[in-house]
Amino acid sequence: MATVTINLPDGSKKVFSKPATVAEVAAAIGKRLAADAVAGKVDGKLVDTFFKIERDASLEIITKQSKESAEILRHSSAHLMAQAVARLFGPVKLWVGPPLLEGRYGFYYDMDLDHRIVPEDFPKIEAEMMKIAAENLSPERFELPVDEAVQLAEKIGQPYKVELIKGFGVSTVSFYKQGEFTDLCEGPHLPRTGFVGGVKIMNVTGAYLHGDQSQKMLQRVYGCAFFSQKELDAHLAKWADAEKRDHRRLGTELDLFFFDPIAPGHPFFLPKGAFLFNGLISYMRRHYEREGYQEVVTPQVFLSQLWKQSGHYDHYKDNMYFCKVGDDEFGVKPMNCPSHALIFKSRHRSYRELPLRLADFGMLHRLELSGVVGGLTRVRRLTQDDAHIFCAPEQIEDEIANLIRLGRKVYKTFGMPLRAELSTRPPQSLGSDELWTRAEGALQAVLQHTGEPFQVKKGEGAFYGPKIDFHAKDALDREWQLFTIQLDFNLAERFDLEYASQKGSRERPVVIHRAILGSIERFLGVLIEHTGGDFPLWLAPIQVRVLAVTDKQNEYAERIEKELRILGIRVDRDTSSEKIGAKIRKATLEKIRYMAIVGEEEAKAKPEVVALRDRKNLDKTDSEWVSPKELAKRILEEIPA
RNA sequence: GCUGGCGUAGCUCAACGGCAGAGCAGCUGUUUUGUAAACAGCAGGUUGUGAGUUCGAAUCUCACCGCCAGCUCCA
Repeated sequence: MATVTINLPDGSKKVFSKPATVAEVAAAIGKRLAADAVAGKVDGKLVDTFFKIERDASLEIITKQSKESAEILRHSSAHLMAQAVARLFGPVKLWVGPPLLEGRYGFYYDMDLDHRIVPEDFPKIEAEMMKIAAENLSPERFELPVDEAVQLAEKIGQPYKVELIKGFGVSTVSFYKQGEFTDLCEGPHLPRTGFVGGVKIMNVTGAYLHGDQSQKMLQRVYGCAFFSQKELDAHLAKWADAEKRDHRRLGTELDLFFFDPIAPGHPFFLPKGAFLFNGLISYMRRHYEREGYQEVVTPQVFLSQLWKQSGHYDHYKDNMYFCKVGDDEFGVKPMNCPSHALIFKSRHRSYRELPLRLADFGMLHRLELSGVVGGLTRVRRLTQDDAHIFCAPEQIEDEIANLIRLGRKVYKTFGMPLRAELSTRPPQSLGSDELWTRAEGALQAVLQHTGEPFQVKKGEGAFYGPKIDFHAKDALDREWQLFTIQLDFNLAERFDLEYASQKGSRERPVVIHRAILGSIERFLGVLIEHTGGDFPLWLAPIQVRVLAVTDKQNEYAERIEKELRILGIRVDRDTSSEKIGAKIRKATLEKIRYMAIVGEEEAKAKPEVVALRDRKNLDKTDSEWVSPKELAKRILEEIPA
């Protein structure tokens, strides 16, 4: 038998006289590695530690520390949970149980069982899972041809697995068996159940089979698992912290906004929330001035005829608000594009005007399903930082490049990294092959040119054009889809938009829909959670609070407040009859950045000063004396251009 | 829209078939305070809405509305 040469990631090689398992290779490298190995990656494919490498290959040992180990741990934990549930509550019919790599849950398993799982069951399930972990079972893998696999699944009472097997369209499938529990699975799995060191069952909800509400509802049990209890505790602490940053909670605590059942999905912005809302719009406007956008203001309500022409009446009617006045039916706008098409069409357009960039902060109404509205992230009344760029096909590339540059600049200001996804032509689409090829090529070329990695989502584009979606990562590593660029070959067609080319011929423009923050409401919700309510100074509704130590300084405090306000600072004051400690506590809870404390000493000083307390610098015990002018200067210097 | 859970004072929660209560916030008074909570008093409610069961309902039943967790959707 020929030897087997294993290439390791560090460039070294191990030669074996006969096929070796991943575990054997790990053992040959070192004891520690062998103990820590949870899986292997053979020629880029994840396999179990007992996988036998038959021929020359590259191998990476996946340990507890490897990025890939989380997926394996979580997947194995889903099996562990199913086994525990089967032990506790009798026969369980299983559907699917995938690992989840983002968010607070680590995995779920969809199951069908007679017992209805309630939160009181969670500790029991956790205990049973840890019992199985303590049994330290080693999963065995075996493969069966489809017909035998179906027989086995039927024998072990797993009708949903029969359906899965038949749906795969392959000739053989694999199973894993640990103790009394056998499950259809591709793997890989942890070498032993003992690798699971800490588990938490977190939630149980209903989930329809095939996501179809006419079908049976299964119980979806969510949990998370770690190699150690310590990591589990850290994870739970992190998400407990996330709850404190929930924008709905901070919205109430910081007096930013509220909701009333009288208008579900329609936020009421309080003065401070409205300040943030308008601040974000002003921030985008400042960019627009430099980027050659022209802002327009457009109607709210249109005769349904417009929506018939735009196609919304056929495709989006269920999400629109309509009203009847006399014999006429009107629809409230859910999008700005038709208005902008009408503006383009309002007179003859020349190639000299292109690219024509029309920005619009108009308010949009979308009748979202009652089950999906929630907080600021999904509202029924929204304002996008919307714009439509009408351009010639050969201008697409430049426009997209500019947009990406602008978008990156904006997100850098907020400290959120971006990740791009390019969605290409779906099976059902509108527009010529030539146009699609050209547009997709342009988008791809621009993305490549920026040099940053991007994923291609094949066939996920809109029917009217390809798009680039950006995912922004917040301070808790959660991703949000906010910034989007969509090409549209349909709008110009439907509204018969044309411009006169240099040669005098009539040409169709291409339309680019784009929103950088997305919707202001949603972005604000995300920003509240990203910052925990501690907004960047340039956007904070209150930048300074003047605190009087005693009533005797109230007048002085008022004078300082006025002076700061004249210097362009957003300032208020606390001249209540509380002790200074209480005022500081109040300002701290309101997350006000600068506290300008004025007592007897400050009031006596010439020229006038305040004792400054900076929340960014809380360790500093002795507060520093600064003049109002100096304070204002510092604040204004901190504001980005 | 579907499934499940939950709606008590502005906020956080208690009372769980028998007189609706506390803390914080608010108001009034006292206190004049030096770096994260001074003290006292007052006020605050048709217990989401509407029916029903009961001698009696915040509590049990039903319907509706809203919120939350998911599913689905997200031109």
